[in-house]
Amino acid sequence: MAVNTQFSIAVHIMAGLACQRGRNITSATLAASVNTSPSFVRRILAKLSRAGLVETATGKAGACWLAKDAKDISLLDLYAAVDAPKAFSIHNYTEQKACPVSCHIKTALQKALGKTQKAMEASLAGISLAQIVSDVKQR
Amino acid sequence: MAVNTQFSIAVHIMAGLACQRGRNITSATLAASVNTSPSFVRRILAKLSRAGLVETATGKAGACWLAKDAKDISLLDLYAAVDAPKAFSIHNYTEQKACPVSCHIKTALQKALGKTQKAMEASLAGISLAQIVSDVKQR
DNA sequence: CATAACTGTTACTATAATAGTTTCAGAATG
DNA sequence: CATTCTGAAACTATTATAGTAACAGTTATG
Repeated sequence: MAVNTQFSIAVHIMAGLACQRGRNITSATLAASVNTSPSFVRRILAKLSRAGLVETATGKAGACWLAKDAKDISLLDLYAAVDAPKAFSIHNYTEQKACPVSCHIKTALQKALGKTQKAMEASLAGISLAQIVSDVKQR
Repeated sequence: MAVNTQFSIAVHIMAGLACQRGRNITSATLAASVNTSPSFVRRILAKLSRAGLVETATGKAGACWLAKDAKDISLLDLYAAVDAPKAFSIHNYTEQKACPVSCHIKTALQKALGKTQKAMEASLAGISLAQIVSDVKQR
């Protein structure tokens, strides 16, 4: 577990908020469900808040709730919000002038992997938070 | 640079082999192009060899070469060969019995992310090593 | 108005994946 | 039989991430 799991935690959090809509939920409540510390939850929550996906209240009756309807939030929104790393990363190295592959592979890779990244994001865009919630409730 | 770059290095290596087809290439030559150690190249090369994508010769005139035509090798083949990590990983946590989200989000996520992973792999399957090589040569 | 309870943020530690190196046994060529 | 390669194992260093702790700022409430 050293890969980035913030995305899936974000989905978990948002599904929780969607299920409990209306009630005031604290980071501690969410942390219990995700099984991590409230602080970590808040860190992710802050990103979601900056992205306009959740709203929060500070102060004593502090809480958080969805900023929009679950139907109008896609997994791509969450992916972008938590700023998860790209699916692929290109190795960096100093170009060997004598070698055409070494000089040009990077551009070729960027082109190819950009396409793949787009395909992935399109798939994420097609899944709404509402669908996830419905899946969760069906069980 | 702590994310997995083996995939892009594998593409680099394979593009090199495709460009120099026929010549006998050693891990040291490839390492110079990628700008890493021959040993690291061999580690990746070994995976590609196990996957049937390259063939190697041991002994003094040791070398390696493509096992198939570049047209018949897709980026998905390379992706599978180096056993790159999945695009998403799901956080693991102990289920909170009282919380339906905590209990069922994992299955819902697996379903959704499985779809996304498939989309990504389909995109990779559509790009051949030959295309990469052609991109590299065009510059 | 004082207290309690929350958020937002920063700073820190621990862990785990990965890159990269070193080393050596085994194999084939000349 | 010496040279030079692969294959593989063992090791270190680096870095992203998870996770924790601490605290200032904010607000509801008695």
